[in-house]
Amino acid sequence: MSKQELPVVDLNAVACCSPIAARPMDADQAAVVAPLFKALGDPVRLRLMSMIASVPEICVCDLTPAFDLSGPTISHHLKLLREAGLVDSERRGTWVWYRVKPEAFRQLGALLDISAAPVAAT
Amino acid sequence: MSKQELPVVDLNAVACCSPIAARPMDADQAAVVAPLFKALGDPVRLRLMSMIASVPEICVCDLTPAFDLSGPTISHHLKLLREAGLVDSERRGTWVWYRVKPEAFRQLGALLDISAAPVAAT
DNA sequence: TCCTTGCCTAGATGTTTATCGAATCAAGGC
DNA sequence: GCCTTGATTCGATAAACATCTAGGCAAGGA
Repeated sequence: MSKQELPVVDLNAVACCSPIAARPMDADQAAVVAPLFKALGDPVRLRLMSMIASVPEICVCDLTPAFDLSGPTISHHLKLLREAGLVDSERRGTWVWYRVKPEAFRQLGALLDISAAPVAAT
Repeated sequence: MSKQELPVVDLNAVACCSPIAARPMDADQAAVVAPLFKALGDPVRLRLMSMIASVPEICVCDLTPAFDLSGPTISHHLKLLREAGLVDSERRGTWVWYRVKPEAFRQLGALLDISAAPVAAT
């Protein structure tokens, strides 16, 4: 399971998109980008993402105890983050380690570049 | 309805938060920030947001025809964007105009600042 | 005053999602 | 080979959500 996930998002397709505020996004772009935001739109996943992004890598065994949730539930949320292309996992021996995928992260930041907006921001 | 919405997000609370990658986000922060991402996590709302952010202001009558959806559905999505604190609306005569709230937008961008990450990005 | 147009609210419905417990798989130690 | 520990998958369930139609309110023109 570590290397190749099945439905992972196409990062090149994401890379194609200009900032949200630069021009009206068409339906195809929106369909590609929205799942990235959706993945971060849950408090549990946002915390997981933050915990993973705050260190070079982290073991699931260190993520799970930070929540009042069952193992399967954490595993489910991690799967969604993987499928969104935001993180990567690798099994090493007994444990599974998670790492952020900086490309996807960068793309999201670029999309929210407000300096691209047509009005100077109040 | 234009000026004061009821459950609008507290932007100061958002402003308090450091980038996702800077340190593990606590549950309270996540509960405040996740709804912002969630609001952008739907393709329709993402396009609406993009259309609104691409111009100084825009009338609902110019938003609705861009979608294959009923008026009430668009209205529903606009309400969610308002409640997330991402946009603002104002009735002027017959029409209702929407505008982006740059503060919220800026906060989201700041949260995704990857330069705060502990690892230099592969 | 009544009608029309623009937008929103209310209520209903089918789908998606967050969560759990049970079962399964993968690695390592006995 | 068998057991233990770590993590995922499976199946079920309750809550949340996207969408629609019907109805209502606000503003402006006849």
